[in-house]
Amino acid sequence: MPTIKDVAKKAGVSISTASYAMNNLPNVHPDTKERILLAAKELNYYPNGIARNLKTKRTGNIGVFIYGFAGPIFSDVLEGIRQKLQENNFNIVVSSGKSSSNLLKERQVDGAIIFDGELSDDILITYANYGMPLYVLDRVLSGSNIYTSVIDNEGLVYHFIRQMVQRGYRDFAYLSGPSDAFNNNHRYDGFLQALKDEQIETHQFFHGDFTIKGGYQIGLEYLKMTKRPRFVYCANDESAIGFMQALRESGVKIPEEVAVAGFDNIYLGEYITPKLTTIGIDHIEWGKAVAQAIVDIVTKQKSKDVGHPAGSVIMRESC
Amino acid sequence: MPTIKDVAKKAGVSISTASYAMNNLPNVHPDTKERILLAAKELNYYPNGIARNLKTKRTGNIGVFIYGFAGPIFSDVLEGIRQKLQENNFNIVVSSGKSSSNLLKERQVDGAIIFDGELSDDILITYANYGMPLYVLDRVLSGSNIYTSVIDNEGLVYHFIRQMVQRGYRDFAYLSGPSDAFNNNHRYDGFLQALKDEQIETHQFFHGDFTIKGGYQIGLEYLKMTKRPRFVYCANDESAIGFMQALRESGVKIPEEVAVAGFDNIYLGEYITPKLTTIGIDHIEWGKAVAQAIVDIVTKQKSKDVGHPAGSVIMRESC
DNA sequence: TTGTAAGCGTTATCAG
DNA sequence: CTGATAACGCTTACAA
Repeated sequence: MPTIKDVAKKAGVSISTASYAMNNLPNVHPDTKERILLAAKELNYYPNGIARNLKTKRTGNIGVFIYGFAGPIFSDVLEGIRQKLQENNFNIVVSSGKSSSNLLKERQVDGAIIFDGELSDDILITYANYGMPLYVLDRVLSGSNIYTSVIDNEGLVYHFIRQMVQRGYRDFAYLSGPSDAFNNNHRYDGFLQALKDEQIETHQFFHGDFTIKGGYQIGLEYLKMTKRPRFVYCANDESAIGFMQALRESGVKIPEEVAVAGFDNIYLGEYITPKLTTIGIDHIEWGKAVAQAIVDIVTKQKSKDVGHPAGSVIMRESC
Repeated sequence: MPTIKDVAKKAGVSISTASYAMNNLPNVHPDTKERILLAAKELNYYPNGIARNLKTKRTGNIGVFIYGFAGPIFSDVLEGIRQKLQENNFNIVVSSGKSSSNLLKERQVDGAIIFDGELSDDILITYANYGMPLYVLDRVLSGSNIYTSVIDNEGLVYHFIRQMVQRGYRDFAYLSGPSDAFNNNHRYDGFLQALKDEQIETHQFFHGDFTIKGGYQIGLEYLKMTKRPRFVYCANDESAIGFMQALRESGVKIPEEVAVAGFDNIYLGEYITPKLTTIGIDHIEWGKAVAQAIVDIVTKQKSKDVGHPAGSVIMRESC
């Protein structure tokens, strides 16, 4: 594999001149520059990134560290990030599990976007302190070099539930996610606040786990109840889909007998019957905004606040 | 950010001894080793990967280059790859678009798994020639350092269609994907061969594009036909789902009036009505096998052939 | 405009 | 068992 040394030799110049030419520095004579570029092309030369990175202390990589590859929600965020990083000539490096912390510790990235609860606050704070800018999307965390943008779970659910009360629903249940999940807890807060502000004093509570299977189990429980709530708000779409599946199998009519809604606007929601009403985030735009922000931090040390990503209610058939 | 120099100084040893100790080389005295490790811990030292990579000419990263992040099929393959790489102490680095070729050219990976038609044969062959082992999953390509594992599209579809003929279907249509797509063409070959071997001489053909929307359009066309085929085999699940949606909206009964099947076993297929019969690949195992193979190539220069990934018919309700 | 040489943070060779 | 020192491939003062 050719190195800059080979190019320099072939063009009959020193290594530094070759370097200047290939980095388009203005100080090199057009003729020599041409000779060097030609030699590089003939040798099919491409600079060794590792060596360049060591010298410049920049990698041109932005890490995107996610919890796993299975989740359907991330793909659009990733796509938005990819587009924006590409526009800015940064590489996107998506990783998960132990690799994520390795890449961080080994400084193989110039900054990272975090969407992975498995990466502890501690490790994030440590490396941010060493000068690695981090954008955290799955929790609120502060410290030098740490930036946060999270979904406005509370506000979005709050407004949605109040809207549903306006429509006449008063008998609600909340189908929760894991009790230690950031998103779940804030959605529940919004739910509670809405009921409170509407002077609705009671509601039922189901303890779910964010999965379709979990939602299905709760659907079965629901079917056994004598006093069934009229509106079941689910902490995410997957729970809602599992829940609805159980009801559908027993012939319970949605939304005539029970109204259901979720959160996330996953792909699936549009293809089940009845189509799921949900709250959706503009994931592509969110990804783009966060990517642009971290690029600005890396290149200009200037951060602009991303704030909450835009979200809206997607009214379909389930309520 | 501390370097090995700081550790050495703090422990009162030379840089090389510090390096030996931290790499667990057997030649260093237990006491000094302990002192060094302690100093490293106190300084919160972690080796700079870039520098190590430059010296050792190994990065410990395996690239996984995919076409985009939106596709639902890849996630399980990625998860399988992730698990296996982690077991072997390699980092997974997923990328897409321009970043992929950058990471390859800059030698930021020790090898790569390719699932991205946008990466041309040319560039793959060039870097494989420079010693970068590549596992290609989306086409058949040969050359030194290039390995291939593709779905047995032809065989799987062939057997499925013959099975359907045994069930009594004789009037088939093929709803295709893009005519330049590797998977589509091989699936069509299998389809044709099955009809031929069953002495069925005619079939209809719809020109689709692998998307739900495209399938839906063809569903509309289908509804206008006077002589409707009894079995529509779709080149992938998304087409099948779009196709079925159009029929459902017009009240056409599946499978009573038309039987439908697809390929890929996407998540969605299990949640639509009727549930989609399809052909599925064991993506997790495929990912694991390919990851293990490329690790073996990188570490032992020894390649074991992965062959085709396992696939099977998933009989559900649509035929 | 070009070349010399130092240095990025490691590992590895060799001598002590 | 430990320490100088060269080297990996590049960028960048500084000198010529």
